[in-house]
Amino acid sequence: MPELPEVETIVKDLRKKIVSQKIIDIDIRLKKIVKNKPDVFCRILINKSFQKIIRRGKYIFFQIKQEKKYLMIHLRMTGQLIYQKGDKIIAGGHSDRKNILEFPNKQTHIIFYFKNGSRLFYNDQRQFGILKIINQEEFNLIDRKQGIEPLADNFSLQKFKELISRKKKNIKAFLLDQSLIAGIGNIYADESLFKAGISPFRKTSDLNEKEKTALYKAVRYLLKKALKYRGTTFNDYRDAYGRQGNFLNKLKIYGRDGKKCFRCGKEIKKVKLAGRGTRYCSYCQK
DNA sequence: CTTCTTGTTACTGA
DNA sequence: ATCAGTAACAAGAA
Repeated sequence: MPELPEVETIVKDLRKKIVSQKIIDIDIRLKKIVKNKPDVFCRILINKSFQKIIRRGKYIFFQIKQEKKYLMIHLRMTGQLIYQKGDKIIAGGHSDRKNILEFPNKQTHIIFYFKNGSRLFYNDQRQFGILKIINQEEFNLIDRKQGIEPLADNFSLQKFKELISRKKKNIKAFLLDQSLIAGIGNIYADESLFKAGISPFRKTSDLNEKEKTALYKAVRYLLKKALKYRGTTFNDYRDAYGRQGNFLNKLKIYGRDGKKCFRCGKEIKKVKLAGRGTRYCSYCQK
């Protein structure tokens, strides 16, 4: 599940590799991923380059040079953007055979070919991701609908308290709401609540000042740390080089239902909340 | 075979 | 207006 740390990792990698590289061809193998007509999509991008790559929440925007347009990509659950230069067809670098990825494979739905011989593969097991060429207006619309960037300098404790105090909704739903805070998904929502010692069943309006502060700190701490570790590979996530993230074994609660809580030793429970699987420790989270 | 998984949107009903 | 819950999307794992 690419959330903010995973998307940011990919964006940082791609900035180094494909900015200013001329696109010479595009292979659309699965049409439904691309939300423009294929010929329009190709006509706009071929013989152009990207001058800037922007992340906003879980969205990626590739600004097309000398056009007031962007290539927008959302990876949803299982989308991957993997860059390979030259003739290389193997990514990964792991000795473990299972982790070696060869491209294109049956999950490769779009391929961008660059003039320098490098390629960018869009892979997506569940095929829910989106690629779309959008104009400035559409960009602005999506930008406006996204909430505050949780790692931005201007996201102060004060602002978090204002935001959370305005709402009367379940705390887990609050954290997952992209129009309030952009970029948190199921993994970092559960991890943040565990770190802050807050039960996922609580309401935003019921949290006291101390709890709000703890949650603010937990969110920032976890997103920063996960970014430092280049994200969490639970199943499908890979960085732009096809490598796994290194945050999986730092997780304290996500995916650990049925196992013992690292803090108190009691069994971690799982419920469905805000439409999502939610793991929590009933002893450590009140 | 069924059930579960996830991000987002759309929809219903309270 | 605000919020909770669910279906839908797809394919694979258990």
